[in-house]
Amino acid sequence: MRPTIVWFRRDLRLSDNLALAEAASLGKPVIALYVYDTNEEAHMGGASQWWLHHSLKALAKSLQEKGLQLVLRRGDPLTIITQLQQETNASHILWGRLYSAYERQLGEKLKKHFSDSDIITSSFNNSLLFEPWTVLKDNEPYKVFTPWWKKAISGEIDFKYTKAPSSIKPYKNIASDTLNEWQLISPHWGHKFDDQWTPGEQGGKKRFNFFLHHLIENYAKDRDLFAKDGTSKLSPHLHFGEISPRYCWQRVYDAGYSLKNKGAESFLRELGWREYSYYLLYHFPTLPTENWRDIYNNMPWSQSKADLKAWQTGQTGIPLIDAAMRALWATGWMHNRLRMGVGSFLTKNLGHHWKKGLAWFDDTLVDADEASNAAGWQWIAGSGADAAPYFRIFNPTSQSEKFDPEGTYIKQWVPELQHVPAAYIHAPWEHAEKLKSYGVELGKDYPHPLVDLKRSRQEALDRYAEFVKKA
DNA sequence: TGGCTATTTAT
DNA sequence: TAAATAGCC
Repeated sequence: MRPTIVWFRRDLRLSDNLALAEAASLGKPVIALYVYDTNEEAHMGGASQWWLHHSLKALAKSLQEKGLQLVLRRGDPLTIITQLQQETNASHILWGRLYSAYERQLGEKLKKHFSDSDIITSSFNNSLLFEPWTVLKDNEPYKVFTPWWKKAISGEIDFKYTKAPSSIKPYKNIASDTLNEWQLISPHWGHKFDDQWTPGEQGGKKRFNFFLHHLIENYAKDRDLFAKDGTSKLSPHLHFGEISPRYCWQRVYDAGYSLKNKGAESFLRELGWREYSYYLLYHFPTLPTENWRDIYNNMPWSQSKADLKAWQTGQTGIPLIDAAMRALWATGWMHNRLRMGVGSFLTKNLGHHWKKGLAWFDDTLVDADEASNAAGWQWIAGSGADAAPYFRIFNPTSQSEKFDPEGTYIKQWVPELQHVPAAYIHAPWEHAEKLKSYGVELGKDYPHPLVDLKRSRQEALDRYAEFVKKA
């Protein structure tokens, strides 16, 4: 019997995987394929590659339990899928729907390639709640989150997720690479995440259950407190498709919550922000590379390599910024509010182009996501889809005082300051003399601030205002 | 999903 | 006189 090829991409799971469910329902032997895309994934950052390695390992294991082999191939996806189809005479090629310009192109090419044959190619929505083309205003995409969100959730919401297929007919053994030969894990620092995360569908569900039972109730407040484990931390699981947003949504409702609960609403809204990033990427395919608002196209940006390095390594002399950047390097993850904070600092106070920040996040985040990363950086740089544009500039000192009042988070990641009292820790440069009695000499034990916050803020406002005026 | 500052309002 | 609000960037 002719087999079905299921091409896994960012849907590395068995349940709520519509492509896999469809394959199982056809009753034909199934080939589970993962292609390491050398056009694209070779540029993935080390943290994401680490995650991908473990996620594939977990997927292979889950498939194994169903008697299926995960076929690993490396190269250009279209070439590989075409070859595999010829090798096996497959009758169906099914995959999770793709939303970036490159991915959509892959899907279209694949469909076109087989359009004159009897081979059925079909894509499924495995990663979003809403299809981006279904939520429009006067046939145009929404340009601001809140009206889009209101519209999106105003319709009928039926996010039932599908259970993992109970039985899938396996196809006979076919040649596969081994995961180890792909060498996704850097020998130098690749194991630093081993004890911090559990990639894979089971790890994602476990974290979700923890979130649902312990965190969702107070999520609206706790998610901003940096020292607390108050966020869902589901971003890498969602990015690699180890759990789906539909699954999250339905489980929240099954547990008796809804958009009417504060914590649940806040969480579902965050799923909404992820969703809106994909929405923007779909409607504006150049989002990762071009200013969404083009009025800033000719703005001059800082070329200071030293400033960029200080930001990347957490040596700016602004405790909250340094804590966040060091935490990112050590854990592969950062709070959303801190992503906004360090992004605001880099693009506004230091005057660096958002692409510099985006590139660093791509390199270091375990959840590095083309849609969320691009939408987020453009949003904070003021060139993105936002009702309030350039003048949204975060003050790291007041953010620190508001959301880490005791300085616990700062002390965790900036141990130089561990004996400094809360009153001085948020803006140590204002208390240089007093710090000495707590073992900190500025410029020696901890850097002087890279910039004056007030002045660099004003300079950013002036810089941006000039280009708004010109437009 | 900001912040600053002047102004008004509640004690 | 502190807290809430408005208007601006």
